[in-house]
Parts: sequence; C-alpha cells; structure tokens
Amino acid sequence: MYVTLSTDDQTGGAAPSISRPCVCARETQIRAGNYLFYEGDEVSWLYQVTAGVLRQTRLLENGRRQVIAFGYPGDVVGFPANGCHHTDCDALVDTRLQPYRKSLLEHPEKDVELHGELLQAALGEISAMQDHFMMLGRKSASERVASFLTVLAGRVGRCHDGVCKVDLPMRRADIADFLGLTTETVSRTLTQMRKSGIIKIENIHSIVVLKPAALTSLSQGGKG
Amino acid sequence: MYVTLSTDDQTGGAAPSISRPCVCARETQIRAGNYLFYEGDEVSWLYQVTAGVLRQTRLLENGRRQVIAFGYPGDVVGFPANGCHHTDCDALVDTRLQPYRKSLLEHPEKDVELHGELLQAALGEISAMQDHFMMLGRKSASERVASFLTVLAGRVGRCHDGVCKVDLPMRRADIADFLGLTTETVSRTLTQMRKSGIIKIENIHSIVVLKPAALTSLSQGGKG
DNA sequence: GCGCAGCATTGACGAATATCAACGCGCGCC
DNA sequence: GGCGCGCGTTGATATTCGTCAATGCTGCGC
Repeated sequence: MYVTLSTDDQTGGAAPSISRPCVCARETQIRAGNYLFYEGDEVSWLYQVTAGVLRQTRLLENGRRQVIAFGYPGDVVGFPANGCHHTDCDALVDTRLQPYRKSLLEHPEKDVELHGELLQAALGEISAMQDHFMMLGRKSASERVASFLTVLAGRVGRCHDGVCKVDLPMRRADIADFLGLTTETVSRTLTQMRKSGIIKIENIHSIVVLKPAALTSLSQGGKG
Repeated sequence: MYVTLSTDDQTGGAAPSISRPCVCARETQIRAGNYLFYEGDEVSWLYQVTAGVLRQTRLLENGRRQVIAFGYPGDVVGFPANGCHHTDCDALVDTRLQPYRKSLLEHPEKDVELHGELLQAALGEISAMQDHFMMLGRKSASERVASFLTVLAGRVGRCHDGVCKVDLPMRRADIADFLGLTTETVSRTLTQMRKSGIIKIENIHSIVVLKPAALTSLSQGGKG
C-alpha cells in the first residue's frame, strides 16, 4: 500500500483479488513478526495478501530506514529485480498469502490470464509509487499523516454513522519511516489532530476518524 | 531515471536496449519542449528513449510539482495504469524514441521476447523507484544533490583523467522538483560543492565532477 | 503486585531548509 | 547596442521538523 491520494479517487480502492487462487500453490500463512523474505534473496514466488498486513523495508548503510510499503489485502509483494528481492518483508500481524510462482511472470504462456493480472498489479504499483513520490517530496508532515490515515480509512476502515475506525497494526516508527518523518513528529501530528477533534485515539493501535472531510482537506493542504 | 545509488552498484547502469527495434513502429523523434503525452491520456504506446532526455512530471492541485523521473537513453516511459498515463511527459532536448504498442504488454503471444523485455523494464522501474523513496524520505539536501550528480555521471558522464563531465539539460527547478527541494537549495548546494572543489560549474547546463570519490562519499552521508 | 522493557508522548531547543527579496547574468529581440 | 525576460544565485529571515531528554503508559514475567 502506498499513499496514493488524488482528487478523483479518494477511496483508495483495494486491488481486486486475482482470480484463480489455486494455480500455483495453496494459500499459506505467516505469523506476526516473521519474515517472508529478505533483501537479496532470490525470488521464487510472488505473494498476494489475502488477509493481514505486511511491511516492506529497506535499510541504508548508516541505519536509516525506509518503509517502502505496507502490504494490505489485495496487494502483491515480491516483484523481482534481477531475480532478487530488494526489500525485507515481514508480517505485522498474522497474515494469509496466495503465492504465485515467479515463472508465471517470465513465461506468460503457462497461464496467460494470471500472468496478465500479475502484470497489471505491477503496473498499478508503478502508478501508486509515483503518487507516493509526490507525498515524500512535496507534502508537509500533517499532510502526510492525514493522507496516510485517509487512504487507510478508505481501504480498511470500518465506517458507520459518518465516522471511520482504523486499526494501525504498525508502530509509530513504521509510520514515520513510511512517510519520511520521525516518530516524534508523527506522534505530535496525531495529538494535534486529536486536539482539533478530527480523530480520536482509542488506543495506540486504533484510531477513529471523527471528521473524514476535515482529514481529507488536511491531506490536501487545507487547514483541516 | 531515478536516483538509485547503492553501495555495490555505483555505476547506475543504463538498461540494455531492447533488442528488436522494428517490431512495432519506426524510431520517432520529438523536439525539445514538446509533449509526448499528458496525464490522463489513454496509453497506446510505450516508448524507449534512444537519444535525448525526457521529463515526467505530476502536478498537485495547489501548483506543487513533482518531477517523477527523467527519461534517459535505455529508459522506458509510458507504463499505463488503468489504461491511462499518470504523468505529463515532455522532452528537455530533441529526443529519439522507439515506440512499442501497449498491446504488447497485454498480449504476450504477439511477441513473447519483446513482451518479456518490457516486463523486465517495468520490474526494474519498481526497484529503482523503491531506492528513490529512500532518497526522498531519508536523505539530506547535499546527499540528494550528490546522489543525483553521481548517478548522472555514471549514466551519461563523459569521463577521462579522473574527472567526469555531465550535462544538465534540465533547469534547477526540475532538479529541485525531482529531489524534493527548492531551486534555491539546489543552487546553494551546488555552489558549496564548487567552493569545496568537488565540482566545477562550467555553465548552467554543464558541470564537471572533479572529485568523483568525494561526491560519492557525500551522497552516502559522508562529509565529502 | 512489582518492576522492567518497549513504545509513545511531550517539551525545549537547534539545525536544516523553505520563503521572501534583491540582484546578476545571458540571450534573444527590437 | 540596449532592453527586457527568464533563470540562477545570493542573502536575510522564518518555519518546520529533527534531536535530545524526560516522562508516561502498557503489558508481561517473576
């Protein structure tokens, strides 16, 4: 999942599930905290998340870290470059995965339809990442956090009566490393949103969006 | 082109040219300043740059701009998402392009080999963009500018006697919007590198890297 | 129940970078 | 040749966000 907000698509929109679940392997599971793959590992499988949340990270020599993406249901992770994974990937919560053989990418004739769907997932990822560039390069801290919450609410929020409950299975540090901020800034920004009545922080891992419109406005540079 | 510096790959490495130039259309040309496509246009063709430089940009409602990538020889631009382009793309200088039909992506059977090469280009782009995230999210201004120059020098620098001449066909504002900075900061950073003897600014559109090692060091967080 | 460990929050402060403004330089055009 | 325009550079100042440090909260093991 990247933060890909645009004016005409505020729903976030989970990718539709790839259609044929049993071509390559049975759905599998990975426990919270375990790694699916590491940077440098040879790619044998791609995975589509069917339930749970993954975290993809990349490290810089001096310890700086970037969370590349979170993997929510519908997302496909593990696209290879030169045959290798280029991020670490672990599970934030128990997660269910549909594996697809990497060879499906290289040999479309094995299953043209499935190949096409993986390709579409890759193309969608490129587009989403381009949007995310805009955020990392050009948005302020509060715009970033608001964008993040808005997208998350659209994808996995449980909404009723005009409010929307969102789980945050990741730590503040993960959000910070995803948005190019520090944990302190993320924390302060959330506090500020809480104080202005836009969100309610039920507990560390669960927030409620009380004013979705204000949050969206904030995410686009409005005053909230 | 993204800024994708890693410790073990400092060459940048232009993508190898896709092998069969005449499957879909003859090489074409676009003049400096002209647009190849606009955001929202329906995608009919992908293009591989064979000579020249493209610029891909995305705009935010309030005028903020992000340069998504520069297109240097070897790069493929125009990957669709939902059938549409999601950036504007224009030429910084006269540019030669090899077009490929979009249908090559969707119908691998038309030319399996070429399809595979386009797919590899897309996968390579994902990986490169992930590296670029790290830069936008986690690097300082001088690290960004140094990274940018290092990658450019590796890809299109004319090197001899330990120095490396690099053309910068784009304006300072383009560099800034690509790196998530302002023109002033880019300018100041270049000036500082000039004063410390790392580069020489021959003219606005041409710089010489006098100390490549120092530049690389700067790009990775060293003092230069 | 107590204490500890790991996060999260809050506050004070400082540094990096943006912003605003002035000036300069080069180039094309009249 | 002179003028004006676009872009780049430089300087002064403002602002945002990061850094450092203290405190608080929660869950877990003993």
